[in-house]
This record gives sequence, C-alpha cells and structure tokens, in this order.
Amino acid sequence: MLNRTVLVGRLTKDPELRYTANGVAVANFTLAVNRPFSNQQGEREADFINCVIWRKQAENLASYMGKGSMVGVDGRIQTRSFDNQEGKRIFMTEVVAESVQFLESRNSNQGKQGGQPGNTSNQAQQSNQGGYQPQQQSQSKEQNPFEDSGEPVDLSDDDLPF
Amino acid sequence: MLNRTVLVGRLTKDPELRYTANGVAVANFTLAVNRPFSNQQGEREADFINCVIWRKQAENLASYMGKGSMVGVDGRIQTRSFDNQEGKRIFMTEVVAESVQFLESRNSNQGKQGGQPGNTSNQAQQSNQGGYQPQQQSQSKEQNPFEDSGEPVDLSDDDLPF
Amino acid sequence: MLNRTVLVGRLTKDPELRYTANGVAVANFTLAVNRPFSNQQGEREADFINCVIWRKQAENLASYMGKGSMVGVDGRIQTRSFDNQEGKRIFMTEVVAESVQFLESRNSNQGKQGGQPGNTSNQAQQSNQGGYQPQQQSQSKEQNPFEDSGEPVDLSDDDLPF
Amino acid sequence: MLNRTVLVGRLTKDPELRYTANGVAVANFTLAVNRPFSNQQGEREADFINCVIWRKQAENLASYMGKGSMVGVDGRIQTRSFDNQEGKRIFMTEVVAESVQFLESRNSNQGKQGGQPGNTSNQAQQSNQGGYQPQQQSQSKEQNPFEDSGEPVDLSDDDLPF
DNA sequence: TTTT
DNA sequence: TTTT
Repeated sequence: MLNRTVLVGRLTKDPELRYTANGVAVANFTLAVNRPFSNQQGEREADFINCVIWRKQAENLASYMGKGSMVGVDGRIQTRSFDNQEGKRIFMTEVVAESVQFLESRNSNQGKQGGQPGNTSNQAQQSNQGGYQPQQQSQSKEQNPFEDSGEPVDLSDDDLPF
Repeated sequence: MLNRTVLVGRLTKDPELRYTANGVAVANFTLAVNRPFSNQQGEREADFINCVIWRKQAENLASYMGKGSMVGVDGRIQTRSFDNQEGKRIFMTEVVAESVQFLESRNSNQGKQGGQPGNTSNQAQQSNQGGYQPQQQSQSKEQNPFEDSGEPVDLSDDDLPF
Repeated sequence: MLNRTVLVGRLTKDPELRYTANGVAVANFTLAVNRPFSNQQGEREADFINCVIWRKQAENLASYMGKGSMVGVDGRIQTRSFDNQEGKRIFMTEVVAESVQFLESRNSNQGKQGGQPGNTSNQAQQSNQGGYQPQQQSQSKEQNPFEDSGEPVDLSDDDLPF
Repeated sequence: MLNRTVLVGRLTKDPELRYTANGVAVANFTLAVNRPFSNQQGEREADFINCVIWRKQAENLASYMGKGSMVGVDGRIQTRSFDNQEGKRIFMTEVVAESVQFLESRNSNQGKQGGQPGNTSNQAQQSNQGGYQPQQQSQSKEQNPFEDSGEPVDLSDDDLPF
C-alpha cells in the first residue's frame, strides 16, 4: 500500500551510527523540519522527526553530515513497539529513509577545514545527487573517540526493510 | 521546509470525532498500511500510523468511513509532546491529513443498507474525489449512541494547522 | 535529487504491454486524476498523466487492470525527447511507476465473470498490497487476439530506470 | 484524487514572470533534477521538469532565484492542451508548485554582491523556510531591462489552480 | 487521444 | 530549449 514521505530538514544532532550483529550499518537521526505557518503566539515551530537509514547510506550520512546539516529524505513511515526498561510497551513512529540527499553541510559557510577530500568520490557517486561537495567532519567530532565509534553493538536486523 | 506524506491504508477503528472548545471538528484515526515486503519469518506486516484531520473533512470521514474502510491521505508529519497522567513527557508523531480520499467503505461489498443518502451530496462534492458513492454507516454503529457522539469536549485548538 | 510522485487515478484505456528487444516487459498507461477543485465554469476537470512501468509489474498491470480501473502509483517524473516522423524534436514528460497498487478493477461491481482465478496468487503476493482480489480480464479483451499480444517489438532498453 | 509531486532541482534558466489580464502573477520555470542512477553509457542524466507557480510565490521566486539556483517544490502534476501556431494540438505536462523552498541561490558561494537586501524580509517570512538568506540578483540580470519586466501580458487566468 |  |  502507498506509504511515501519526503522531508527536507536539519539534523538536530550528529547521526548515531551502529552496526547489527551481522555487521549491517544503521544510522538514527532526527530531522527538525520547520513548519510553514506560525502558531497562535506568532512563533514558527518545527517538527522533530525520527529517521533511520541503513547500510552504505548510513555510513555516508555519518561521515559527511552532522548536527545542523540540511538533508532531504525520501522514505516510508514505519511504526514499531518495544517494551522499555519499566516493562511498558512503547510505540514509536519513524521514517525509514530509502534515499538521502545532502543539501548543506553543517559548516558549509565556514570555509574549508583542511582534510583530504579524496575519499569522498564513492559517496559523491552514491548519494550526493545534489552536486554538493562534502567536507571533512568537524574537528570536535574527530577528537571524541567514543562518539559514533562504529563498533558492533547488539542490535537485531529484524527491522531491516529489505 | 518540505514535509509531505501520502498514505493509502485501512482504518483500524471508527474515526474518533471531537470538537474543540471553539467548535472546530477534529477526527483522530489510525491507518493500517501493509508493508510491501515480508519479514524474516515470511509474514507481511503493517504500519499503524496515527492521523488527524480537521473541520469539514473530519466530519465527513466520521460520517462515511469506519473500521476497515480504505482511504488515501495527503498530509504532513507532525510531532508534539505532552505530559501524561504520571507526569512523564510523551512524544508523539502523527500525520496531519490535508486531504483524504475515500477509496472503499467498510461494507462496500455487502450490498446497500438502506438509509437516506441524500445528505451525501455535499460530501461528494467536497472530498469524494474518487467518484466513490458513500453508503450509510453500519447498523452496529448507529445502535451505539455514545460512540463518536460529536459532543464538544475540552480540546485546545493549539494544534490547528491553519 | 528528490523526485517523487504519488498518484491515484483511473486508467483511460487498457495498458499497452510491449517487450524490449531483450525481452523486458514495459507497459504504458494514462491515468485520469480528477482535480480537487472546479474550474471557472464550475466543472470538475481531470489531469491525464502518462505513466510507464517495467518488468513483472508491467505484466501484472496488463493482466489485471483495464480501462476504468483505479490504481495508485508511486514513482518519479521522467522527461525524454525523440524526433517524430516529421523530424521534429518532441519532448515528453511521464511518470515512471516504481510500484503500483491495484485499488479497484474495472468491473469490481459487476459481479464475478467466471474464469479461473488460481494464477493470481503470484500477483497478489507481489503487488496487490491493498488486499483487492483481482478478477479475470473482460471478455472483449480476450476476444481480440491482437490487443496487447505481448510479442517482442522493437523497443530499446535505454530507458530502463534500473 | 491523490496527485502529489515533490522535487529538488536546479533552475535551468531565470524564472519567467508574467501577469494575467487580472494582474495575477505567474512564473514558469524548468527544474533540472539529476537522476539517481547512471545510464548504459555510465553517464548521469537529468530530467527537465516544467513547473508553474502563482501569485506572491511567483514574484518571490523571480526576485531571489535565478539560473542554477536550487529549489524544492511541493505540488501537483497538471496536464493541458492548446493549439500551436500550426493549428496542431499540443499536450503538455507540468508541475503546479503549491510551495517552493529556496535551498541555494545561484551565487551563494561567490560572496555578497552588494545591493540592498532590505526588502527580502517579507519573502524570508513567507517562503524561505530553509533559513537560507537570499542575496540580490546577479548584475547581468539587472542590466537587461527587458528580461522579466513584470509588465502585464495577455494571459488568461483559466489555469489558476485555486 | 481520455477515467468514474 | 536545459542545471551543478
């Protein structure tokens, strides 16, 4: 049945890259999507939409996009439930991204940050359809060896969409 | 920013019609949308997607569609948070339907059920874009005078999308 | 780059099934999609949108859906140009359907038409996500041995989208 | 009936702004949307999709976006036919943009170009939902006094979508 | 060249 | 008639 979502928004944090027990990459991220209208107090609000992306695209997203980056997402809405630590069943709704487009990196207006952009060619061919030239990750991120470490954690592939 | 969702699915229950303190109609409903692929056990699963619809279209939906009806929805994803009875902040994600299309009523294959379809013309002009001829609601629903009573309840219009 | 189209409409004619020189199935069809508003003369108009679909889904569409059938389409807009018989360059725009959903067969309200529905199981599993039970094709179609004959014609696979 | 299209692409030319006899603004533009896959010669192709936008948003687009600018479009596919100068009936398909998002101006990486950005506030509030800070138009455009002159031409509002 |  |  038809289930299609298209979003353009900004990452609220750096994407969280994990690996399933079978070594499949998954990244979770939240997109802040500004609403096209103001509320009754005249303020512009945003929706904070949870997204997941799998495999190569998960790795590319984690490599090139970070907090504040603007991305486009084309995917499907998925719901799932799990029991939390208090034994309560939690229902969650998220968008499974089938493709992402990198629209603007976090620091695209801050000038180059050095680094060797050579290894971006693969990414550029795979998902950088917007012609955007990705930059190296910010220093603060590289300095923290525990963030997005990419080490296998205990995650099931049950949610693998294909 | 771009935020667009299109769904086709079936109502898991009769829509819940309410009115805000200002008399604005709102209907909540959940769509079961079958996934296009099978899981690792070879079963077809579904996503259960919460939706809201406002005003005239809310009333039409509640009048003509019920549990099992198939509808198409064109809208936006919205997130909001509220504190539940235990004082815990709950985040929820739902689709605000900007338009609905009635694709198949619950009982469309059960033959006519009598009733006076006269007042459907307005609806047909407003949102029955599929040419579908809506039928009267099922008897069981008409028998329960408390279901979807339509009486004003205490609801804020803060979430009114326009 | 993002390019996503979702449509629900009715086939203006039976789909035209062809095969490329390499034996790949393609079906062309036009969807009449009624507009949600009336024009200045108070009439409801429709858009007539050309679509293509490839491979197994092309064959399923041609087998189960015909003139007047209602389908949902999820796909991308594609443009191409070719030189017509007068040597003039013609530009055309069409929707490449990545998936179709069968919403209502042409004769779904006319009762069964006999036939052996046994071979529909494969289709039902593959793309009949709406739970719709497809019927056999109408007699007039079966009587015309030249219509949608399915014989290989001279068509290039250049336009194959994947 | 459902008819929804979302695109992200680049303007192939400056938008063409016109006014109907009643003074309603319309802008036509073509979006080059790169395909996510390569053809059999290994080249990346693009689709060139004709779009129309009405009223205030037409004027904003013409003011702030030009050849090469990247925009997001949320709209519907529309088809229409007219008789060309040789008396032949021509069918055309285009996307009626209901909203546009300005993603990147033509010269966003070339530094400021002077000019008085004061009058952009209205636009920023109305449709610049991406937080992008629009720049003044390029000089070459300002030098040509006949381009996009904005003078009323003979155009009917028959195609006004709402 | 258009569907209900 | 096409954009980066």
